[in-house]
Amino acid sequence: MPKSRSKSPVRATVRGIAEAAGVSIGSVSSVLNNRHVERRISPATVEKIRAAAAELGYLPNISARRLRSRGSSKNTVVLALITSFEAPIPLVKHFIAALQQAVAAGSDHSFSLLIEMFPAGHLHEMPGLLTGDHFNAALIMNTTAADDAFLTRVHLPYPSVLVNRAIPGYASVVEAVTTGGRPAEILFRSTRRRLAVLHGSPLTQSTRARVDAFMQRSTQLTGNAPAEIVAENLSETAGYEALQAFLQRGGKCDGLYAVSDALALGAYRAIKERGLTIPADMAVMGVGDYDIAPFFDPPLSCVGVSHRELAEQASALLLQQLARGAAPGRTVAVPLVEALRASSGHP
Amino acid sequence: MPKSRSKSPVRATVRGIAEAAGVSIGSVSSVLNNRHVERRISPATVEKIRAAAAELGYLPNISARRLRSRGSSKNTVVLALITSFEAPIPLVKHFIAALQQAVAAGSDHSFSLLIEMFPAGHLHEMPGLLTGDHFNAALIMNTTAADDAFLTRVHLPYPSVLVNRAIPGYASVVEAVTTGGRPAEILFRSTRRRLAVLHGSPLTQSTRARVDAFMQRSTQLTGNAPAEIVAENLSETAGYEALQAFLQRGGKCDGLYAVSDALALGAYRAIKERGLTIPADMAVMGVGDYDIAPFFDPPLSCVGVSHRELAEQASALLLQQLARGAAPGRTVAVPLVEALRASSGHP
DNA sequence: TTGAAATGCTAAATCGTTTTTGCATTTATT
DNA sequence: AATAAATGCAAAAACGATTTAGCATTTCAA
Repeated sequence: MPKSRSKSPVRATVRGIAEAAGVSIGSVSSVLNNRHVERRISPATVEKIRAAAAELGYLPNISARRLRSRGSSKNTVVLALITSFEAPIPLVKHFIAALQQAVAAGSDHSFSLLIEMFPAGHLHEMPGLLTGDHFNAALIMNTTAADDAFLTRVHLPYPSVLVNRAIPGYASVVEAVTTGGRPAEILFRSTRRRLAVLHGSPLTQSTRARVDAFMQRSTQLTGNAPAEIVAENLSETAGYEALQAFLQRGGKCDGLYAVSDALALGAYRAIKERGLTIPADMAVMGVGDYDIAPFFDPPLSCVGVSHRELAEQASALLLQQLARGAAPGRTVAVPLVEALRASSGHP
Repeated sequence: MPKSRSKSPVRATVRGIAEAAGVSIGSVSSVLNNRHVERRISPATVEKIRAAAAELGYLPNISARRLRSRGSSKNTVVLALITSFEAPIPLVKHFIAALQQAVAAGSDHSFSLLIEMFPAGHLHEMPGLLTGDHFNAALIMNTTAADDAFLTRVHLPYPSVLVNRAIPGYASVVEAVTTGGRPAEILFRSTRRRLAVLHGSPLTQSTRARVDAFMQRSTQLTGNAPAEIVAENLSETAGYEALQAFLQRGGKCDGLYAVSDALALGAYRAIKERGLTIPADMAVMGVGDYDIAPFFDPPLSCVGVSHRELAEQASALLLQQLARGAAPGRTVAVPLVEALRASSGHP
């Protein structure tokens, strides 16, 4: 049984309805906007038009409406938040909030916020990305190496800001390069000597940088390269399974650096199930400023950028470009915040 | 010092640039789209036009572009996700995913997803809400009682679906009414007799229903009304402080129902700090299907709807309305999922 | 019966953009 | 020197909608 095509390939317009109902375009518009009383359209005509609209499955063309509309709607600047489906969404929340706030504060125009998501690695298939048909400016995040390579090749014909990755020619906001170094130092100062890092696969540019910095600084301090524990993805379960496997195969470590809060939470469970104590047997460091970190048992120490700060800087950079017209290609490094808690032996 | 007006109140258009540069509109468009080579515009003219565009701070009008564009972009259906700023964003993620997926699967048209956020209680101030100028259909969630009252009064001239609240005349997706009753039964069967419920303030329609159902069923089973512990908001900290205060003032309870995962996490800390054990001294039940619940220490038992399911049903309902043209005003109840874990004395 | 008012609709202008067509010039070819 | 080709740009059409102005026709009032 062939699936019935519910809609004809060509979308109904006021004109189509007008022809179907045998009236003028203006009458159709009046009825469809419930202006038929003040426009003095007869009940019979109203009925004809409504029937035709329903029959054709009419949906107004939003672009045409906005173009024609008088108010601020016509002059709307469209901002896009472009992220892969695999994104840590808690971060997206901050960007939405920051953009809305920045926009509300600073401008005569009205803004719309568009969310565009793409499967990781397939950024290049996103319609409108290269033409600028869909938005006036974009915040791009959570791209993979393949996406970054694509961005390196092309030029986006509108202001854009990259989050947590730097590519020549683009403005970007990144976390300060030392993110991975600090946890190594903190663990070392807490008298840990056998360090390990837990991360997901595949690594994003910024996570790679964190891991590399941790490895390097650890080696420098302890004289040994830390163990690298790779989880399947960034979920709690993946973190749990990866650390469990590590411990079961006799892996030893007394200081762990987990590159996301979810991984850290999974690690906690694996550590406790093994009968080990945090931080006595194993100290744990996390990343970022997630709300739940202080409520881990024991509370999780973290080093990382404030998500709010990251989002605010990115939004500000985007709006600057929008205002100036020019694309400065500037990279802003957001400084680190340290929260030392019980998981690393602090009070 | 008066703040300088960075932009003139009227936005630059191709026409304005054409006048400023002393050329035709077509030439301006050609240059601005980097078509000047194939369109044989002389370098001198290109320069003039670029200068004028920069001078005027030109930003293309996206609506006009999309309207004119040949491809699928013209026929884009615009879907809006309308939520208050105070929303639990993890939920929003599911809606974005579900909408994108539903849309990708079922349709000849292309879709854009707009995010519109409003301060709780101020839905009525949202531009375009009543005119349908901005989108073809909307998913509305996280409204307050004031917003719901507003929605009751007005009629939205486009398909819409309400999430977790039912209002006559609107299609909506809600969790099955028994959400609050089940935790009461589970705690009772786990031999708990002094029950309590922890929730935030103000209550949304759906949370109110959960709390009421819990109170009623608890009273029925134990013969006593459970204690009602009210947190300032829905954060971990608020949950912690509320439960800490309750325990400090001598509140007694051996079975707690926390209406969000964040509140439960805060409660955990308060309980442990008090020297009590979960579930021996106090069993805890949570709500929903948050990823982190199994990784609580001890793992948190939950009763609630799957967020994914809720989002999928809502998206499906919206697309149905979009396809049929008619607004059925149907309410879909999403069934419950139970996850019984150690926090309620289960394995 | 005649002018005025009300009724019911159509035609055309408009929003900002892109693209097609075509008209003058200038340059190149024989 | 005459014709052909290339160059540089302007004018106009089109996208889909809303709104204004106005034209017939009918109804009403005196």
